[in-house]
Amino acid sequence: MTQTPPQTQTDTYHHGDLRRALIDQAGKTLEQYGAGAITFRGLARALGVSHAAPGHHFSDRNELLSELAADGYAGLGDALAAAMEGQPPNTWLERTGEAYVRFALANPERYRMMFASRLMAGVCPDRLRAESSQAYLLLLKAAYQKEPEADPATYRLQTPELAAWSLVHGSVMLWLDGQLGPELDEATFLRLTREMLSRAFA
Amino acid sequence: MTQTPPQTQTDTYHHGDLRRALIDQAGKTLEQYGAGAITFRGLARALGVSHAAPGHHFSDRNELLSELAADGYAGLGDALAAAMEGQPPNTWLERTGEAYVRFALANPERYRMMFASRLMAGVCPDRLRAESSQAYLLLLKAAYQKEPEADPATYRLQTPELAAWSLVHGSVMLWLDGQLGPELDEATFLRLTREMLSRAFA
DNA sequence: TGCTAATCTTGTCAATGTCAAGATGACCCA
DNA sequence: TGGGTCATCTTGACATTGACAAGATTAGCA
Repeated sequence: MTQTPPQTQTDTYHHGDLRRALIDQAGKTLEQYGAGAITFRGLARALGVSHAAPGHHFSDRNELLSELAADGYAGLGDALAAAMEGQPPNTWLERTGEAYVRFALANPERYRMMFASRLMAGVCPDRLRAESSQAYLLLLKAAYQKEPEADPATYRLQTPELAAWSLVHGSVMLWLDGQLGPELDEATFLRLTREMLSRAFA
Repeated sequence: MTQTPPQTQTDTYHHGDLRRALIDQAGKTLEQYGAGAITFRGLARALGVSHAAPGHHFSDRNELLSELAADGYAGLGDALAAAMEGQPPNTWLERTGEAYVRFALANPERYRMMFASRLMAGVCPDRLRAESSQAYLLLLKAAYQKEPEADPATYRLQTPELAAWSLVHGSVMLWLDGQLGPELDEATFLRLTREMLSRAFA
């Protein structure tokens, strides 16, 4: 797409790439004020466009949130892939586990949204499904220390990868929700998670 | 509380126990249509009272949701206690783990709300804090196969109970969010969870 | 019986998502 | 170069919601 060059946003009737700008602005709002603070009208105000403009790029508020979630899965996938890149396979599980937790702690609201959006959007949008499957494949790769042979749609879930995923996802969610108490600092939490993973797969 | 006897709800100016009725109705709406469908005005319509009546019993929508969450923790606590009642301590972890998962699967939206409400309500209401601490104590009891000695506020989280809690919470959340794929049925999921717990604490 | 406080109603307001109809201008083709 | 077409955006409107204020109703108690 040949777009207009970067410019101040309000000096033209056409915005340039409003869809992208909406997603970016929503991302900022997400981490700063939480998902509940994301509104079509608020985003429109922040970008200097009319209140109904967002509705032309997302059929629904949920569609915008799904896009944020899909971006989250993409970022998580990148982090997981980077953690394994060029490293010996027998360290993949440990490395991806840590990368997973670090991603969640660095993007708490985003992470929460990734796991809240499936049911919010009654039917899961294609891109969200694709990005999350991609990230899931990387988890399988780390758990089995090789490229998964079957495609994720037909893959049958087994105990080991469910345990690994449950451990990191569960501990992260408990942490994000404040269930582990305010006195547990981030460094200690990371250490505990490492210990859990290494003990469970010793 | 001496209340008026059961009666049709709209035949008196005073409802009798509107607060209780609101919580009950919200609970039904919760499991049937999800948390997003709970509105003050909707509940008021369902109970035949004016649209502002709920506002006199809950300062806030979040206060009502917190009450639902607190009820959830109370129910979970009962289920966990019942699972250990009269059983040998070396089976507590396994029994409470299964009871925990069964509770979550039987009350999916309630369970989700229990873990979503802490951050929603900026400051955690007293009753919610109390009920969740109570349930947490039972988890500690099961993990250590004896009554916890310290009070939960000063208790220092250790790897074993974090692992146990993370395993069940994580797998349950993944299941509830549909992340484990539509072809994984409930019975298989329960079996996998049992396997995970027994392997992790063999 | 009458007072007081809890409980509920009516009326209102601002904010939001969503839709419809019209304005604007980017792009393409003759 | 000029005109048409269609995506993009604006304006206007509507129903729904949470929240608040002021007044009506009634329970409970002195």
